[in-house]
Amino acid sequence: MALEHAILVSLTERAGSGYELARRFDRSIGYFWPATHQQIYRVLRRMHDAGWVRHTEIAQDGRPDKKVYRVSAAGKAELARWLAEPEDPAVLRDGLGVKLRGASLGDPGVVLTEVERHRAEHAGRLAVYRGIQRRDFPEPATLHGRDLHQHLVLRGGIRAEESFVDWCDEVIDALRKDLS
Amino acid sequence: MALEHAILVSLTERAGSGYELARRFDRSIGYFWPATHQQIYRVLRRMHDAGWVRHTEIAQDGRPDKKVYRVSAAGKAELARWLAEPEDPAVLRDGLGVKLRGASLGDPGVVLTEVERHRAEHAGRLAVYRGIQRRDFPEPATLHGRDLHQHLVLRGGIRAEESFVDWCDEVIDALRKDLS
DNA sequence: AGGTGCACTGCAACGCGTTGCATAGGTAGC
DNA sequence: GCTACCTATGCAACGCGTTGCAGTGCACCT
Repeated sequence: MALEHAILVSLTERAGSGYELARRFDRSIGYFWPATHQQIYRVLRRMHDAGWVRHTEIAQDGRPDKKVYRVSAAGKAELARWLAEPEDPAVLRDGLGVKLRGASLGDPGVVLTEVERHRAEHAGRLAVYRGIQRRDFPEPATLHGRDLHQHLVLRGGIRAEESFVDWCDEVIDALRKDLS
Repeated sequence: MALEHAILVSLTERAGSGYELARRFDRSIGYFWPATHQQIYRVLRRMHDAGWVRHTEIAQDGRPDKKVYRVSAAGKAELARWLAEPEDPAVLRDGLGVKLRGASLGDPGVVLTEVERHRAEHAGRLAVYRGIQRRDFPEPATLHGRDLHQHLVLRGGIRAEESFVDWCDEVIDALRKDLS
């Protein structure tokens, strides 16, 4: 998996400029593959050199010109190739786990506060995802094709955040009991 | 969060060589912060230069010499400092989500197979974690301090893998229905 | 009049993570 | 006897991700 392919997916759905792509990554697709505008500009250039995308310069008044990118036939072929290729399952990677594991080497009370903070952050994300679900997928049972796939991805985000929040609650509860 | 701190936690629990650390990262702590021996050797050197660890060379017969590392006072101070510092909540990052989102741009049947493969991988990890739980923490209710923290981290891994497997089942079910 | 924020592109530098390779003796299986 | 894997350390190179910075012009608030 590379950022290239996430961009190809997003650009195939809708053409757009680097800036617009960065905004999209801040919402939807970036919930599962975050990227900054720097990465996106750099990769778009590379993809252009490889012939996977084409751009048309669009002059705007009151705003800087923008380059709207579109996926070429070669880009579509590359996307199909990548989709058929096996992908390495992702690994967990969360510094909070390391902190918790080392809690007794510092102040466990501070680590407890930290877990509470993370819980709040993840609960916030969960609320955002649920909001999107209510707004964009009010009737999940009727979905097919692309809409179904998008909804399933969102479901993945919801499940991951739910389970993280539940874990935080378990940790908070256990740490409080241990500290008292 | 940096690899330095994960190593400090591991080395404080028990001194060890770079190679031994790499083995530990393959098990326990690496389930939440993976690292290869290359990273570990490189970072150990940096930590040594910074005075966070000291090593003693140990000659062995039939085997290469090894350097056993120990955390210095400065290293313990750095660990305490980092533990008290707030940590950015981790973000989800899984190429499978991108693939699912783009499934209709390729062959959705192949993506379904891919989800089944990932499910098997995560179910395997889950089984490993549950095995560790049964073996090392048969009576979770009695735990305190360091053991409690370790068990809670393991619980996090179990919850994450459980929820991922459940999500895969939801996706597999939905994709099958949509394809038939 | 000044500050902040948004839209839009981009460069430069650094560090983390990955991959391939090298060395070297010991053990185990075919 | 050959292959393969384990212990043990390390170099070199590449690419991805992050951070800081730069420039331009409009809109909005104070």
